[in-house]
Amino acid sequence: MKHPNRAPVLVWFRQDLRLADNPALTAAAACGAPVVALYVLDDSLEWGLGGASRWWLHHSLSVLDGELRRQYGFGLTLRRGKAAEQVPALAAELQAQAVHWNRCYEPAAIARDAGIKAALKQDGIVAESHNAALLYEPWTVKTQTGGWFKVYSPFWRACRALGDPPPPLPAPVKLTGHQDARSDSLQQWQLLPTRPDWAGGLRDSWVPGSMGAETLLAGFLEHGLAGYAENRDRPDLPATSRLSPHLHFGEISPRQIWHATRFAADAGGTTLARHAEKFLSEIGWREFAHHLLYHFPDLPSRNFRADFDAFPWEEDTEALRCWQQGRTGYPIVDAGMRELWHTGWMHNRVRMIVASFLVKHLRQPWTAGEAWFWDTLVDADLANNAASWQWVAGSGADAAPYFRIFNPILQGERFDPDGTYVRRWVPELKAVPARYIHKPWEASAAVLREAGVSLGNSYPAPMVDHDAARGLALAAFASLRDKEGNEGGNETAGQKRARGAA
DNA sequence: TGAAATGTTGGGGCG
DNA sequence: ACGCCCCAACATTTC
Repeated sequence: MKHPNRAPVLVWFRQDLRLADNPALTAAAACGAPVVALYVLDDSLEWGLGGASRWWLHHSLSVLDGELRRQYGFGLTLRRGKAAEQVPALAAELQAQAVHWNRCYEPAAIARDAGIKAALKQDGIVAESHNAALLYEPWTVKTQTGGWFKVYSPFWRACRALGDPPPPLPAPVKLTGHQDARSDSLQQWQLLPTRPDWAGGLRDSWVPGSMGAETLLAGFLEHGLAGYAENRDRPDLPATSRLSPHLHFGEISPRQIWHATRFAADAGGTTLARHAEKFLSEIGWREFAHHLLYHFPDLPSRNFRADFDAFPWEEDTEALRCWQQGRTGYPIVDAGMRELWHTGWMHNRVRMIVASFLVKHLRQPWTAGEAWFWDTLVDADLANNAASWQWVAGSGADAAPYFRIFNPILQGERFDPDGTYVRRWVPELKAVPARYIHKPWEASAAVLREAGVSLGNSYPAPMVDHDAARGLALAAFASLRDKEGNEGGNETAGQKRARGAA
């Protein structure tokens, strides 16, 4: 090698806030040139950070900055503004030789990054992007005929057929900082809530950063993996990994999770294999959501199935508010919504229940739920959020059919059998016997009095009747089918059979 | 990664 | 002994 080039290399951090298994950082380290670790806060994006995400981002950046300083002796360079302006400007200002980043897959990010790459290259600066966030990038997974998958199972089968993802990279051993870059202070970005400070529950629930992620993963693999396939649906048990916010911010990579899970399963013999496969298939759903968003960029705002455009939603801000605040009168729904508000997270099974309730019992547009989740979830992720809401609403690819309506009472009894989860998040029902915990309105006056519950006062009466709401939802769905007429290709299997027999 | 309605079956009570 | 009815229990169909 000749004299090393001393022109700095930029590593532009985005949703990859970690040092290990970070290909952009590794590529920069390989140059041997001084490194600038850049993060740009862009408030102009269409899907800007929600409140809970801002809280997480603050702490995640703070942790990453500390890790950089401890391991390499220099910290993050923080800039605010449009990335399309900030990144090329900083590269020019520092006379950088190269910019490395790890790819994002949101439509706006793809367009933005393509523009930045072109601008940098025009300035004679090397611009290189890497894969750090997905096991299988969307353009690498194709159907037999070269199309893209719209159904999960064959998608994930095809992914698996591509082979195991590469093992995770270690953090670079040595990096030299480039000290000349001016940086904002994290405090001045004001990502944390003040007046009121609603983040107390978040602080109690999470340790943002890669260490927090590794602790969760290790704990999950040791205690949660055995039994995961069954217990994952139980919000009353600590049975899930809770890695979703760490994954979203890239504090841990799916490759790291994949290989750690495989290692744990191999060490535990064949009994763990089934559970490991189930857990990895949940990572697969994340991959699938990114795949859908990449190939259908309007996923966050438009029905994947266009026939849903005619759906007769009953927009009602008061009903939406009841749902948001966890006072629908259905204990499992209210428990979920309050867990979300308090911790910035909700158990997956309960997400399905509350989402079904909003879209079907209350007939609010799925985009209203999507927006609320976006603002309140610490794991808010454009692809996962949009794909999941469309899945529940029935408007999505490979979606639950619209007539599949969760019964919040039965779901509660099945997955929170003792009411432990409800009692935790709806303390006013703490003393209600298990028999009535998911349907307090069926308890006698004496039982309610004994439990200190006054329906309609200390806890709301059900805002809708389940049977009636179900009927209205089905009627709304039927109206869609009527509008379509008979020429549509959407007749049910039953109708097909009836027609064939006639 | 549903729930409810409807259909079927088979055991047991009873006239 | 026999047929009839009831009704769980389970299966299938429909929403």
